[in-house]
Amino acid sequence: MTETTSAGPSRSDAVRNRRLLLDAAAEAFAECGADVSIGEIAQRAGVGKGTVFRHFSSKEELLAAIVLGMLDELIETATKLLTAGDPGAALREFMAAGVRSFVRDRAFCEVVGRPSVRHPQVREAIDRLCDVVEELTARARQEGAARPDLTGTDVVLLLSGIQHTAAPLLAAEPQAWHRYLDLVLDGVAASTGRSLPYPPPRHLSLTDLNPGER
Amino acid sequence: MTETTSAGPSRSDAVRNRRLLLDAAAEAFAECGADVSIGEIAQRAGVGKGTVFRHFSSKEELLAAIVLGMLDELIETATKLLTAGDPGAALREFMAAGVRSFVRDRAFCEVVGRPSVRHPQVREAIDRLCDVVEELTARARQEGAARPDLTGTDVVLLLSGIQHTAAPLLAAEPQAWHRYLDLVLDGVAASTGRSLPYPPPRHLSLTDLNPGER
DNA sequence: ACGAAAGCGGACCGCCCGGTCACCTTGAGG
DNA sequence: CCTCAAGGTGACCGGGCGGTCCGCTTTCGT
Repeated sequence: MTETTSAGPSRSDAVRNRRLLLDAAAEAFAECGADVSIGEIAQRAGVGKGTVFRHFSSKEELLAAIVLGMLDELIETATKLLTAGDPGAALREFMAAGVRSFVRDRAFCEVVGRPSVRHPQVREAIDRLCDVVEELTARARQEGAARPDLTGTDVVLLLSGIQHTAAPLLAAEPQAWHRYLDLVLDGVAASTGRSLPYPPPRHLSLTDLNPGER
Repeated sequence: MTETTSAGPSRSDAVRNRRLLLDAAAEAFAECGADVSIGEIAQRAGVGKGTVFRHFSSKEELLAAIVLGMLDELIETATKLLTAGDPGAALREFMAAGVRSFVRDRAFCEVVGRPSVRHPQVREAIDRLCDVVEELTARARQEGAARPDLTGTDVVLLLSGIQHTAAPLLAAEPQAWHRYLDLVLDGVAASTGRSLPYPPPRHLSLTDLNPGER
């Protein structure tokens, strides 16, 4: 979607190093979070520090490239689940995949869960994710598998929350997030008459603009 | 509990500066998180950087002093609620107070939600909190106001999760956490027959020791 | 084979951090 | 009022960071 044959370096060693760099950065960011140093990433990739900045103008760009990839994967997962037979099961399956993504990657949590995301492409990707998840949620709502006032943005936000709930247990119980996903899913499907206060905006990226907007 | 008249400096300017320092640090940590610099804190307190280290041997100690205070407040809140008439309402009220604490203080979130808390006194305080919340939860369970497999540690972990769920909305909708607290409370009270997988340990501090322990 | 352009790398820069220290100020007991 | 220890301070240190730059190496079209 972003590029097919146009962008990227042409020399063979450059494309190889770019691949090495992206892989090493993905691994390092996932393990250590967004604060991992460029030096560490370069070392893991087996290249010099200068090479990192030849391929990516700043650390921010490198991080964005990787986070965008993960967001695209999540969007694709959600899109595929739109055509599933059982909307409630589809929503549950998406949320499990989403939490798994958060649990696997510390930097992903930090970027997506950040109050105001800097990089415009990342913001746009999060909005697209919220859109497709809104469809997923709407189908579940219609079937009564999700409470009537639940939005797609709610669901995306909850993914981050579930991961953070289980985070202190991650080292000892890597699968503990299932426990809190199940608990939240009971809240998501709750059929109490009460409706939730403070409805969130449709898109996360609008949250720090004029709140009166639609 | 920790000290009455024994510790602390004796000279009047020293006790005044200590107070100034604690207040400034609490404010700065709350606003900026645990990564705020010592220089910033000293500036807010109107003292020199050296003074900070005269009163607290390291940044870690200063942070721990403040976090300990907040944990003690939460423990006291929970203890008082133990004698309330309605156990279900008491648990809900505690969770609202807990999430409010997390929302108000960035550094508190970071320390309590950290996978392995360094400072032994903080670990011990978190354990005490889990203990008293376990009692609170047990009373709610007995009344059917909480699902039978919910533990006190679960409740404490959920506080952090709820705050992180609402975090991206915090700037635009400071009260948005109520929405997710209500949703989670529906999950907490859910009366589905299914029980949650992966029961957590009683104490968070045991999570990175031998998991076979009791 | 060759030369130029693209790519590589690590020394280097400026910045900011937590923490230290030697020197100066201040306050309380006599 | 005087003394002196307790307390205050900011220059300073070592270290790590993101980012730059220029001399060297590699690739590739011709």
